[in-house]
Amino acid sequence: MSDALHPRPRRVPDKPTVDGLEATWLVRWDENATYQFNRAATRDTVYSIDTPPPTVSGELHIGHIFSYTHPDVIARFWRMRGEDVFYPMGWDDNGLPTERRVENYFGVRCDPSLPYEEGFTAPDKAAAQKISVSRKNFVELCHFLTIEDEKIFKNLWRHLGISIDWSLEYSTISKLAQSISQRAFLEMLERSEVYSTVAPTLWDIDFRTAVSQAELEDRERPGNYHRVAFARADAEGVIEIETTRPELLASCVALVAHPDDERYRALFGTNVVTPLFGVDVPILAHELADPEKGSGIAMICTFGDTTDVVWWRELSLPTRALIGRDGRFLPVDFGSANWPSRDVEVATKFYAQLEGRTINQVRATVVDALRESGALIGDLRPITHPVKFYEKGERPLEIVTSRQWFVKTLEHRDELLARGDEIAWHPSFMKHRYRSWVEGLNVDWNISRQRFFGVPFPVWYPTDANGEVNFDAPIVPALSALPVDPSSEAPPGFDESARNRPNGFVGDPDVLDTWATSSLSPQIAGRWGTELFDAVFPMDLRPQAHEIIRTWLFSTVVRSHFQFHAVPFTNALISGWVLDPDRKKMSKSVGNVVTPLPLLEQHGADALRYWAASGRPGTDTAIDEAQMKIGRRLAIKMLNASKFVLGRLEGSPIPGPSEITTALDLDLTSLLAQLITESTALFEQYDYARSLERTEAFFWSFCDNYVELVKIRAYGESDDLSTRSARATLAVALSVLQRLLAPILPFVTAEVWDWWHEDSVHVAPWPTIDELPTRDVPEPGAVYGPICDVLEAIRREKSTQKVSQRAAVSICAVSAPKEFIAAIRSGEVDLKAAGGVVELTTTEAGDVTVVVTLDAS
RNA sequence: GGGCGCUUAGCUCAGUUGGUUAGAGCAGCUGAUUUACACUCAGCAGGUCGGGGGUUCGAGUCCCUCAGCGCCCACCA
Repeated sequence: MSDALHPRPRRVPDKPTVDGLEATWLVRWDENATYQFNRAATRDTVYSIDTPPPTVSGELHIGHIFSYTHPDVIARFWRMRGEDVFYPMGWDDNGLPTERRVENYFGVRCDPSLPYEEGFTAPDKAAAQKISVSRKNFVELCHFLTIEDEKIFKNLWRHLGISIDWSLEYSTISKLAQSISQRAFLEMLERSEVYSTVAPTLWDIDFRTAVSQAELEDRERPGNYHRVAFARADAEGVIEIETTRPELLASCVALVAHPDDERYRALFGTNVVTPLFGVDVPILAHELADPEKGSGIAMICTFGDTTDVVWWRELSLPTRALIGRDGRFLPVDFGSANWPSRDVEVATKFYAQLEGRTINQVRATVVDALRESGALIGDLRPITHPVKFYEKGERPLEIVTSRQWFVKTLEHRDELLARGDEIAWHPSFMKHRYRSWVEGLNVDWNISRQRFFGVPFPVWYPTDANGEVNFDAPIVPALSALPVDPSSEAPPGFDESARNRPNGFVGDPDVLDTWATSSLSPQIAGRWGTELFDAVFPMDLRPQAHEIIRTWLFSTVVRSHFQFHAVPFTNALISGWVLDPDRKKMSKSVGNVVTPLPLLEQHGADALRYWAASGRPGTDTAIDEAQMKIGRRLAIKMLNASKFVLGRLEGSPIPGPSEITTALDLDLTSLLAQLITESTALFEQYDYARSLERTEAFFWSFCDNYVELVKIRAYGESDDLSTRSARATLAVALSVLQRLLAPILPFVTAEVWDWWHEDSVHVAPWPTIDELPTRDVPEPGAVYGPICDVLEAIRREKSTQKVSQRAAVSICAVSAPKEFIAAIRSGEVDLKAAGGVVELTTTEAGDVTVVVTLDAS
């Protein structure tokens, strides 16, 4: 223990309080740049964290406190271990959530066909009817609102004492992020890891954009089985199918049954005729047809669900698209080769009632017509079945054919699975979620979104003399020109006047999926292309919630695998959910979302962090104000205990560890060594919760037992050896405990450490056993334990007799084994002082018995 | 349909490779009282460890099985 580590106590307040600590320390940390990353650091000394950039368009909720405390605790640990901790903060502000928030907040909607309006200001209050604005105006509003939202989020993070280096702040819509996102895309294009194609795609008809498999969500919805009869084309009789989507009848391209299904085997290769529309379709065989479902033979439409897409692809069926990008029914030409109706006039006339209508409207009309025609057999059979939704959407997804960019994830599935094994998962079982997701991938990752507030695809396409677009030969910008916006900038070699003209170009109108940019968070935070990146990549830690394993975590692995042939991070720390006090998942629709600021105000940051840190990795944790109160109590206890101990150390230099000579004191330091070793190992394993539990228990025992035992002795003359031993022990124990708790309770530990040190506890060295007297102790606690046992017996007797704990004990008679007696004899002075014992007698015996005789007077 | 996790005191949770009478905090109850702390201190009480079966000298801990809760994944006509 050096003098530098434990200088003389100073400025210990008379009445310490946790109130006001946050305001004080937030300012001091800023002034002293306590958490500043060392830009000169190299990879071998860096501990880097790939902080999750939260979606700022959402509400702040208690989950933010919970899940951001965990990596901060880890960051603080490694910083004290002497690592150069790279702990940036990003905001995920691009994408649909922001657009939706802007639409609702300002009462606007984006219409890309409108011209830009200079000096446009949004109305103060959102009108009932949304105002249409140009794309540029819309994007400006998005920028404006995200900046405001980010201030609110930043305030919470700061208030919580998250030890971020704010000079490393980034946002996913920034020029920097756009450049990196576009560069990464272009490099993938160069390596043929992405491709664009026209394909059936999951489509949200409200947001009018494609979505990816990762953004899908099943929701149980009521539906009906409709039994529909198809007349056989060249024979008598009908084939009955069951469908939940009769509105798609006009898009039917085949019926399908299992190849082994005896009922239909003879029919394979023959045709049936669709009711109402009179189109001949074949009966085909495919393994995916389930004989158990419905009538065992299904109607294939283009497209009712993803199984239809599989059948369509594998059976090489034609495409008869019905549903448009807005969810309304498209025009259809029943006379055409693609739609050969036996009775064009009837089909066309009927379809006229459907064109331009919504799905629900068409369903009602078709069902009525089927019933009238006799093709609808029996009653509808109500069912509840899972329907695919966009996770942020309100109506079921449709499948719409459109041109999209895809990342080739499927053909690299095995490599991606192997990358998952390279990551250390905390807790380890979370790896299963990654594995089952990757194993279940069935389409490539669609990264195009037909939206506005995002990173544009940095490509243009040439047009030929007829104005036809050649999508196979995209024109790309120079990397030095990034970021580019192809919708407002011309490609190299062209003038803006050639836009949308024959022998000219068109800009790609789409933006990248928001995950296609946030999956580059290590590159963005680490400023890919600069020396900084080499110092921080691959990241040491990816902290995140489990529900985004399939999105953020997976997509980051994909990007890193393709770009660097490496994992993007070596550890994944997965946090659980915060549940409401009744252990229900919090959700906006249930209305049980808890906002963090009132709790933060009421209990204090350290208290909320204590609650958060008691939630183990991956474990869902209920909001528990009682737990927050305990955290606050611990912080207050730390203030008072520090004040008391430092009070005992005032007046003369603090003795060093070599002066710890008393048996009890040496034993306490042995226990302390055990605590340090254990706590350090736990932190290294990301088990901050268990470390907290052990340290907390030790701290309370230290206060209630050890400090009580030695408080008299520590008062002695400063040249007395046993006094010096007690003071040295108190000092080293307090120092260690303050530091072990610093990652969890940064405010109160900063305060108490400051009472006797020049530098911040948060850059102080993590405690090691080298600070303690060097001893090899077979059984730590061999002295402290027995002494506490006897002390407890004395306290019990006083409690039973309902007298003050200060009451005197005339005789304390202990009979116990030899070692036990030796232990308490070695601490006799302290035991007598703490217990008010006049006389201690000891007898050797097999069992431990303590007889306490209170002083009758 | 496949997979993962959880089930221990009224509540929230520990219980590390199986080892003596199962732990903590909170709540409850009984007390103490003013030289660190009432946001205190001491003490007491409270559990057949979800059910059943098995392995073992010994099971909260390992195996099988069942049940409940939660979650992830799945081609759900």
